[in-house]
Amino acid sequence: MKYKILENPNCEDAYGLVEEALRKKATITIYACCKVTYEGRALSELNWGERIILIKPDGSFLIHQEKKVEPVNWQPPKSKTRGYIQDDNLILESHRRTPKELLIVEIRKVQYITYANIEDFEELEQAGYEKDMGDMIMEKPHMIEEGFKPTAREYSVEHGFIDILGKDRDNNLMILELKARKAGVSAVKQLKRYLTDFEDDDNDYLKECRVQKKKIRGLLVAPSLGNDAEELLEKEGIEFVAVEPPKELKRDKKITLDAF
Amino acid sequence: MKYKILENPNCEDAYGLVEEALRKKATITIYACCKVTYEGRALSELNWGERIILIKPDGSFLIHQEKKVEPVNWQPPKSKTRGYIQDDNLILESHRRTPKELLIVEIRKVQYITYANIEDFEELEQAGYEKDMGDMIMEKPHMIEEGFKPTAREYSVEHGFIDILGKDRDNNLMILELKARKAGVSAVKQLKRYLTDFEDDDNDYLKECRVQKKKIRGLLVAPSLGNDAEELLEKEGIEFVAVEPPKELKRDKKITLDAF
DNA sequence: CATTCGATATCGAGA
DNA sequence: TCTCGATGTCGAATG
Repeated sequence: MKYKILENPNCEDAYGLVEEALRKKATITIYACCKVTYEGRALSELNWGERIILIKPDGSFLIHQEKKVEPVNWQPPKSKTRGYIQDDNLILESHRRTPKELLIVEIRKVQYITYANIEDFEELEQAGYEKDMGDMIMEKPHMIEEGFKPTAREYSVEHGFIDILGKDRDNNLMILELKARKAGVSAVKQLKRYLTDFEDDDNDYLKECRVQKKKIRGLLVAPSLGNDAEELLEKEGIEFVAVEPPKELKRDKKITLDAF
Repeated sequence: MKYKILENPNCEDAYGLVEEALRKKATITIYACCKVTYEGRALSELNWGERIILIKPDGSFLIHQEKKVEPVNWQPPKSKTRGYIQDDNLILESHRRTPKELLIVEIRKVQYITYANIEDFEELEQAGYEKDMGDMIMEKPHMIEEGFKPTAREYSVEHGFIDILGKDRDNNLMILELKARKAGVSAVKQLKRYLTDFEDDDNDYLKECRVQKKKIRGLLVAPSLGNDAEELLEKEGIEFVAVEPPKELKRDKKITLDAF
């Protein structure tokens, strides 16, 4: 990691370091007393105070106060940063075109400014989501019920994509809607829409079902169910199956698999 | 601003600085090669790579990669940070109780670490939101249409809260749904739901309207309208009124008021 | 404490 | 480019 640090620089030296860092596509950190103005999707102003400024090589621009996770002001990736000197203050501007947004930081005093070329080739691995739930159910369909056979995933219908389509032991059609968190009314409604897709349309599945006099079962699969959702669910004749999303990383799976 | 910087510190020195900073409730920045594990609402792992770590005195803990506005991992305010040494690595842990969440950062190599006591007494002033739009319309109802009289704000119905309820010059009921940005299909649907609330329920307003043979008008108030939203809007007989959210800071208002 | 809702939401996927 | 949905959404206001 190549880096540089300047302590208590004057305006010109700080400006020089910023230009150098932008040229080298480095990540910049500035502890400084500044004033911030934003105009774009909204409008904001932050009066003089000490903050931390972070400028990333992808154009992201963050200003952090000493509280909260969220930056007090920011610009998204691909924003263009430029610096200049005005009235012996270092000014940093970050702008983007669509939507038109401009962030202006007036810096009165820089405590210290650093830049570094960061090397990071890793991406975050996560688990505990809807997709993982789907993977798990496809692998172990019996956790829905004995005899359940998934036939399709992300099955396209009028109102969107059905998470998992399948058949039960009696060959009834099953429509599964997955939620990784507590399912609300919206999930029940969505499942209801999928069911109507099969009722309304001249769907191949439906024809087959009519001929065989089979049922179409809607199943909401989630770790838990909201009270309001439960009501609607019963009214609509939709079933609920409690399933926790798997909290296991792919890496872990690999290791498990490698062990064999 | 009191601050301290350590370049290329060994594990013990870095640990010492972290402890000192935590004690002094300073804001810490670390450029380091690290590995991150998170377990809580979800589960994640980030393999070895160079990142920026930001620890704030309110307990917020951020890990930034060289891309994106959002931190790759984080902990919210009030989380507890502690550091220790293990296998000649500096380990930083941040945990909170409800929900139970634990973030572990293993640091193999610190490029530099800084801390500073930041002084910032200012809060962000903002304008250009739905709330500002609502305030403005309550103050100047004629901008919706001549003779419009707002009667209630955040009026509770089955499907949520109606932003503004009122009557037109002919005493017809008006339901206003406000959006500070371009309104999409979802906004039209929401307004539709509010309208059905008045149609379905034995609502006092509805009874009054029936007796007086009045209409119920749905108005979507936003700076602009998406194409798809426009279609649905016409189909549902909902009206659209173009209104920009006021982009004026309270500070400016104060100055205007003080001028009198 | 829990719930609800807005946000300069951000971000990624798909059309 | 735009739209849509998920997010460890965050954060504030409210009950």
